[in-house]
Amino acid sequence: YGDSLVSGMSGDSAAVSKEDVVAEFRRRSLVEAAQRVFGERGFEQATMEAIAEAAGVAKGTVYLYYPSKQAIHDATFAAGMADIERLIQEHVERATTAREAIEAFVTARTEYFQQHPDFFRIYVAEIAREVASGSADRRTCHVAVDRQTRSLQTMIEKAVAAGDMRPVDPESVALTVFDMSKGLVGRRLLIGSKWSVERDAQFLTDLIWAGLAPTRGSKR
Amino acid sequence: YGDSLVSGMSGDSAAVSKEDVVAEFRRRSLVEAAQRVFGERGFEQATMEAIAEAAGVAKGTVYLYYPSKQAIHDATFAAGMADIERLIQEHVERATTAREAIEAFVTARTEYFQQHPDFFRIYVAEIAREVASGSADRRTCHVAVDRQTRSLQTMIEKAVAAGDMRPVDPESVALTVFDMSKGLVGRRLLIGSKWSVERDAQFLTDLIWAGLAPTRGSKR
Amino acid sequence: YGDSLVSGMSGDSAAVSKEDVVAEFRRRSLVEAAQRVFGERGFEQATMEAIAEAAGVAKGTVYLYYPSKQAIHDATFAAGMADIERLIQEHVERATTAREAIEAFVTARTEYFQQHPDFFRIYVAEIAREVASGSADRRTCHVAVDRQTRSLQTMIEKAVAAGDMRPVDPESVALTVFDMSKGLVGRRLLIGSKWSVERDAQFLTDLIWAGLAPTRGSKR
Amino acid sequence: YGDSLVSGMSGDSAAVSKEDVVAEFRRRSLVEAAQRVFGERGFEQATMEAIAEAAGVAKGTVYLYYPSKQAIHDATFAAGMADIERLIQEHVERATTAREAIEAFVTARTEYFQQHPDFFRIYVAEIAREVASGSADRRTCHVAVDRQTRSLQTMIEKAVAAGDMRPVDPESVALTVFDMSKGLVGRRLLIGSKWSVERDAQFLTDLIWAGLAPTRGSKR
DNA sequence: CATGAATGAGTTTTCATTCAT
DNA sequence: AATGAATGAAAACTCATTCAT
Repeated sequence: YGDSLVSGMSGDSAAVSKEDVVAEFRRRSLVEAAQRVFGERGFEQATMEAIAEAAGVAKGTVYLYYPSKQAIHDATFAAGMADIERLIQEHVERATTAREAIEAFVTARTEYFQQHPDFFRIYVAEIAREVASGSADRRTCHVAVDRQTRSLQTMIEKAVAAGDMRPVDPESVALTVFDMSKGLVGRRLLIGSKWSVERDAQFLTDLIWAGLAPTRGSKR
Repeated sequence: YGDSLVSGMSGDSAAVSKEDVVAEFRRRSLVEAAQRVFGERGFEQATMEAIAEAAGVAKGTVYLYYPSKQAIHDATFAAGMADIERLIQEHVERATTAREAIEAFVTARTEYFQQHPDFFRIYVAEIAREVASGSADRRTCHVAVDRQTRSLQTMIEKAVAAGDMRPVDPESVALTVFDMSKGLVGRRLLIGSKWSVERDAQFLTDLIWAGLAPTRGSKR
Repeated sequence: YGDSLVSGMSGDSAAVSKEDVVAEFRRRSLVEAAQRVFGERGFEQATMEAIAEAAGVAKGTVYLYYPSKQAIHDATFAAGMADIERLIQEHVERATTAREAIEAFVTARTEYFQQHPDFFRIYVAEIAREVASGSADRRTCHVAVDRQTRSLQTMIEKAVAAGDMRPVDPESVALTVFDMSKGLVGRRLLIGSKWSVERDAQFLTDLIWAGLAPTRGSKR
Repeated sequence: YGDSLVSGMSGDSAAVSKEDVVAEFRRRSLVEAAQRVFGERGFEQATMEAIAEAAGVAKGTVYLYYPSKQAIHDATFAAGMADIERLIQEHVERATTAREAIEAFVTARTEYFQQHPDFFRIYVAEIAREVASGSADRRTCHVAVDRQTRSLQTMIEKAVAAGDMRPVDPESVALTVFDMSKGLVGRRLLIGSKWSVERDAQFLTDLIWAGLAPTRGSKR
């Protein structure tokens, strides 16, 4: 009935001490604070002082949990990425058709970013930074993109094989949908939109699906 | 009189003195140098020293032409934006059908960015920065995007009106194509691609066009 | 009466409670740990954290026994000084002639330092520090040097009086022997030596003694 | 008749521009200021701020001439070492007998240190630091000591060969004289002395010479 | 007593900007 | 106009010291 709630006495092994809980709480607070600050000011303009203040602790405390500004930025970025990957995964796996998968993918990304604009800014800035550093961890980026698009790509592959979709390159499609959803959110944050998020997302889904639908009569 | 290109009388007004020419040359050199430096290091990591050196002048000289680091960055950004706007304009206006317009738009943006990766980095970083600053010059961004998509949007409007295209929202389509081309270049710079630029651009055009083509028999 | 070593009544005064023993043990551990850490890193680079870890206690614990970093450093320095003073005292007092006294003095200092290089480093650094602080506790230093050289000086005085030695200034001689032994160890630690410690110490003794021996025939 | 004074017009080559002069002046001022500050507070307690202030410039200016605190410290140390090496060289080379050489050596070192107590403090602290760092540039130290004692050692070798001195190990003697002179100054700075520098230096010379003089009748 | 998380003063270093030459 | 030496504000990071548990 919820292990953490029953407990009784805290056994020595596998126990989650109060220190661990406090430490975990701190790390979470710090990442949240960092997300706000990095989101608002960008990596360079963000100061450890500001992050500390946003988290309600002193400057030195941040260093007890993250060894450097870069480290807390990385943690913040990684946390958001993990979140969105999980969300996409869940949404897309629930889909039964390719159209549903695309819709789920677009919706998941769009809404997550829309609801976490700070993380979106961090995300975009990190992309910009990595684009700039010619020698970037291409591997890291590739993997990150791959993790997000894999499930979608798989659905598209199946749809193409089943003839439910024109014979397109699944990877290109998945990546394009990936780009479009990012572009949509960016544009909405930057210059706004006359439509609601849902409507904009729906537009993308419709457009892409219309472009992918099997040529009439091509199936069978 | 000598240097003056505009001729007529060497009056104060329309005359182009040697000083003006030198000044113009300096400004151009500086912006080109700045584009390289900002492109390679990003705004914060770029130093005035590096820009001056890249332009072959002393640090103080930069300040004779641009009052601040931000100013030369803005000029660099503006110069690139003007370039790409002109290019898009030219390409799209040459098109006679909506499909050609889309193709021209995608090709123009993709190739320009591909050929000017330094500017692309500046562009992306600037977007990131503006997304971050809640109080951004929404106006500026809106106008910039608008200038690029206007011609395309007009073509689409006509196509829709003529029934050469499904009855979609022309603005949404134009903006989506806009997003896709940026996304494509970004992705290519970040994680590469197994296809050539031309092929990737063609893919986008095909996909979007397939999604926009009029429902068979809908025309007339 | 249990832990009490001094016995008598377990009154407040002369009694040694278990707490006292533990406290004494802690203080000793801490000073030993501090000697290692200060010796290896120097005062400024040494951290309370490192000292605590070396002593096997938590950082805060150090403050239960010593009120500040300076305090534990002083205690460490004082402990080493007391050690070497006692050692010199013992050696020199055992000597019956001035030559033996010099030999004992040189040997005692040289070997103690050689066997406690960490303390030697602390010693040298402390000298450097005190030389630097113009307002230093001249008194403290004077006393420390004095305590070490007193017995030697006394022996030399007697020797001079007895005509077993040239009529030199005993204090100058004692201080010079003092300097030489420090210099020898420092040089050995810094750049090594082609001889053994014993041989190097013997060389000093011989040299100084040769310089002090009474003019032949001067006695009586 | 003093090239730098005649000059006339400043030719292009080999010319010493005004900038060079100013730069050289700055470097000298900075090293002098640094010598004072490092001498008074030691390396760690010295701040760049204090050095800058002592040199009458702003903090950033120091970095135009020396890239780091360590760098200016090294320069300061090296400058002093070069000075004293030159001085010793000059004094000792002027000597014609071993006794004169020893006297010159002791006097040169003693007086230089006595007149430059700040450098002496830096010197001692540097020794302390290098003794502490087990992995120190033994080579550097060895070379530094060697450069100072070489000329003296050579004189002693000759004296021994000529029978003007007991058959002692010249290196050990030279190093011992080296240690003694340092010890003397250190002691004087630390606890003072009842004699004048000259008298103390003379005492050392006499003592060491007495210890080295050839055994009566040993020559021939 | 012992602990170690939290604090924040203090230091080095960078670099946009100024200004005398 | 051009220069580049000088400036000093700002920021990351360290660590002695405190104090609630």
